[in-house]
Amino acid sequence: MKIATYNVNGINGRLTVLLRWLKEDRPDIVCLQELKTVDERFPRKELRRVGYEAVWHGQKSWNGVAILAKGTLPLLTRRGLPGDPDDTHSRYIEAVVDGLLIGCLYLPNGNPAPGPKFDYKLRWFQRLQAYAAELLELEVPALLIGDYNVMPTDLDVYAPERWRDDALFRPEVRAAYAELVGQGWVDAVRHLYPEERIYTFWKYWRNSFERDAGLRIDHVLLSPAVAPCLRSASVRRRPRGWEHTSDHAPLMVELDLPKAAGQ
DNA sequence: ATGCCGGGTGATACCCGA
Repeated sequence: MKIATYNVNGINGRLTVLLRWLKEDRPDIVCLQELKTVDERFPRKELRRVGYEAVWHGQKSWNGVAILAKGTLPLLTRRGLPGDPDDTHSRYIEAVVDGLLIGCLYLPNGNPAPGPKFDYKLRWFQRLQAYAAELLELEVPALLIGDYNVMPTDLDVYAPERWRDDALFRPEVRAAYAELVGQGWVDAVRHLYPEERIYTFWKYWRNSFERDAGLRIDHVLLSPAVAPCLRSASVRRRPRGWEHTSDHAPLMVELDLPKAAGQ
């Protein structure tokens, strides 16, 4: 079972890239972020043509998340993160696929910090922590996957000193991520590669990708019920080198699930 | 070593992302 997360940076503008990558890697489940489109313009037909069913939560111009599943319709369990009825951003969608509870999230960027956007980011993180704790209590195989907009440690930044005051790296945000993981979640990439520099994002300018001046901000967190099934994790760097591509690369994990999972 | 690049909106300059 291959599960991936990919911040596409505009699903319609990057559809060629997305479809090409889906054909190459054939993930079973995909969490997408930054759709940047209203629900009506989600490319359902084009995805179906290459074998994927989908649920999505769009928004005009910004944000937007979706879950794709190969050959099966994800069973939608939630649209929007609980805890604030006034939150209008489309940043969370959740579905069950093959007995796995998949939470797909796009955590706020939070810049500039300090400021109202940074406050929103911290509040959103608190809501995520509260909800993640509820998921753990269910003791089901669950995954919280997406663009967290957090580099958890110095190892996750090409030049930590330059990012100290950034909203993606401030101590409050790293502490929030550590606290979330501390609930009992397993950061798939760090678990398998405790000391390697692994990035999922590179800026468009200054040849960041070619210089490998990147950040690790996309993460796959596994609940204790599914963590023992983790077999591999890898950043799919190839699509990042294509024309008109996203500034993120897909991150993919492979699970070796027992046949009885979810039944 | 900085939104320097890049998309969306809607019409041209600003908002947003990281």
